[in-house]
Amino acid sequence: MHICMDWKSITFDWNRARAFLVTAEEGSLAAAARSMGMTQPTLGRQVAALESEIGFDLFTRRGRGLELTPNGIKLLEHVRLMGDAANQFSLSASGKSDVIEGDVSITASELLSTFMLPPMIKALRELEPGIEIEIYSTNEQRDLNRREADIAIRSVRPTQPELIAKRLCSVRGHLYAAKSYLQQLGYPPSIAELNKANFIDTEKPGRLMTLLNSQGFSLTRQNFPVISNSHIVQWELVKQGMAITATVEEIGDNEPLVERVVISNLPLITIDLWIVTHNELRTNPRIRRVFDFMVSEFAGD
Amino acid sequence: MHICMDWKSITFDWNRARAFLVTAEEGSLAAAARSMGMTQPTLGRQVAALESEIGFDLFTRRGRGLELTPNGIKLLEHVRLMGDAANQFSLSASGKSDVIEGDVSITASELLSTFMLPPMIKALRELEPGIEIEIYSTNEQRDLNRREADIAIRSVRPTQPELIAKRLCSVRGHLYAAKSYLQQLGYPPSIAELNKANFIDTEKPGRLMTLLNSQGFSLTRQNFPVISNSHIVQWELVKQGMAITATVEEIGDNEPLVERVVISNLPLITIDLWIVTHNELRTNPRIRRVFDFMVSEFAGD
DNA sequence: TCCAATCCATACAAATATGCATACCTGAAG
DNA sequence: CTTCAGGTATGCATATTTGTATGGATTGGA
Repeated sequence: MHICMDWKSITFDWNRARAFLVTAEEGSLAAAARSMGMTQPTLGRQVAALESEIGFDLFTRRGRGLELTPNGIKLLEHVRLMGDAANQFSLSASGKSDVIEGDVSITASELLSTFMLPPMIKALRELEPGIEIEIYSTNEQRDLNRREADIAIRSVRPTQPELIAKRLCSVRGHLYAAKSYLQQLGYPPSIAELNKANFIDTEKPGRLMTLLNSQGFSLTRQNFPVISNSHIVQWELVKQGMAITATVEEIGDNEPLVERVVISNLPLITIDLWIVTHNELRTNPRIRRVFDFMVSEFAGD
Repeated sequence: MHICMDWKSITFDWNRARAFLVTAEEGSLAAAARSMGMTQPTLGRQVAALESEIGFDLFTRRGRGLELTPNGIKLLEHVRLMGDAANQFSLSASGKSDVIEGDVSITASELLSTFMLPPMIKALRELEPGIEIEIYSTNEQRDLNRREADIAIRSVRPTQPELIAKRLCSVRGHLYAAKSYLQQLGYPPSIAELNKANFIDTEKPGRLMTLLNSQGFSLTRQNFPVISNSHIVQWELVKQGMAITATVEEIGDNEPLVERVVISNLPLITIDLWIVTHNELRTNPRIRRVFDFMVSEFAGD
């Protein structure tokens, strides 16, 4: 501790540094403004004020967006560190609040978000009306460290040590097809008939092809005439008898238009579901409440 | 890089975190306000707003000052990291400015500040009227990492790798006393007579006593009846014939009221002077200008 | 016990920052 | 060449923040 501590270097406007950080990361003032819930002129003036304060430009103004100057690139490293610390501050702070009201955001795959979460959230809201839930439905893995969500439900156990994960349950997956499509193929279809069928995955040489071929199929890219990044779209296509796909029992068995394509006594695949949250959120009562509730709901399956 | 980056945890008001940091470090809103050049109500409201935002108290209000809550202590770690990053940002930023106008702050010991810097600064200002100089006269070592000064002149080489140091010159130190006092002791005084004289240092069992005893003196605490933390005060006492002290030739030889107390042909002590600045400031043109000027001035001695 | 010093909270005026509407610029596509 | 989409800069009314002045509270010492 200093006798007379001097704060010359940190008495600049930290919000201007924040504006610089987000603008640099987002690539334009307008995009930064959108993602922060502010307006473009505000951010523009904050960045301009910072540039004026430090005496040189951080961006070169171009018709389309901004471009970092070499100096801006150097300084960006430092505001990134500020941002990381701010992030940790925010995470830690919300873990120490003892109110059980407020937002909790959950991210899960499209299928989980669409078919499994809604009834659970409904039950939770009846128990805890003070907790508001935000569902990020996405097949991308969101970054809990950046607090893009408070809770994630994933099919892989995260490796980062700052995240805590709990295994929810195992779900069994099978091949499903519309009844109409099965009758078209031959009922029940033989492996030879299935090898001529259409399948759906997110990519052409996808994981489903590899999996099925390891189970005795001999599929090629020709068997995947339609792909979609959205599992919901995939499922709609399956329901309409356009193709076959793999999905979990909880979804496939509850859809009267489709039925299992049985190729063996065993499930095609078994997936472990994990619920994940940030270490710092462990002590946040409302996130804890949602976390524990989700664990108990899935355990009931 | 994320597809859709989310800034939920970063969009809080960073200036409130800054207010929290400085208030916690300084111990009170009033002290924090003083050291930041703001007012106490402003900081009080910023801290209160932050507490309201995160939902719990950071400080317990007490009659005299504030006291961190346990939660506040935890969160302080994170805002400290923000502050460190802000500090680095600021240092790096001023290193990249290419204007040669503005403030440069120099810290040096009281004696150097008083007797050696003024003529040098005068010469510098004539060459570079755009550069304004701020002299921190203190015997404490200021923290260049926190930018309590841009340039320091010290008698020890700093060890931190992020600082750059250059040896200015060696200065020779001798014992000096007022002529009147020497006549009182006996002229020239013998070692036995000097052993009964009064000396001045900053502490009672100080370094000067150790040094002189290693050179044949036999002094005790009784020989240091007056101490002062200020070398200026010490020097005034010496000039008025109250005691003997050690100082450098440049000061002692230029003062007609005093003369050297010669105890050997060699100087009593030889001190290396170093000029130090922060790595990041190496490329700041105006600080560079002052740095180089000081080097050349001292080399002329 | 009283006083002085120090600090925090609040009312109100002034200064500052923000948002909205809009003009302007640039690059890509028809 | 024109249009259009996406972005940046600016004027102006409004909101918010800040500083000043002041009152209230607590501590430490005469």
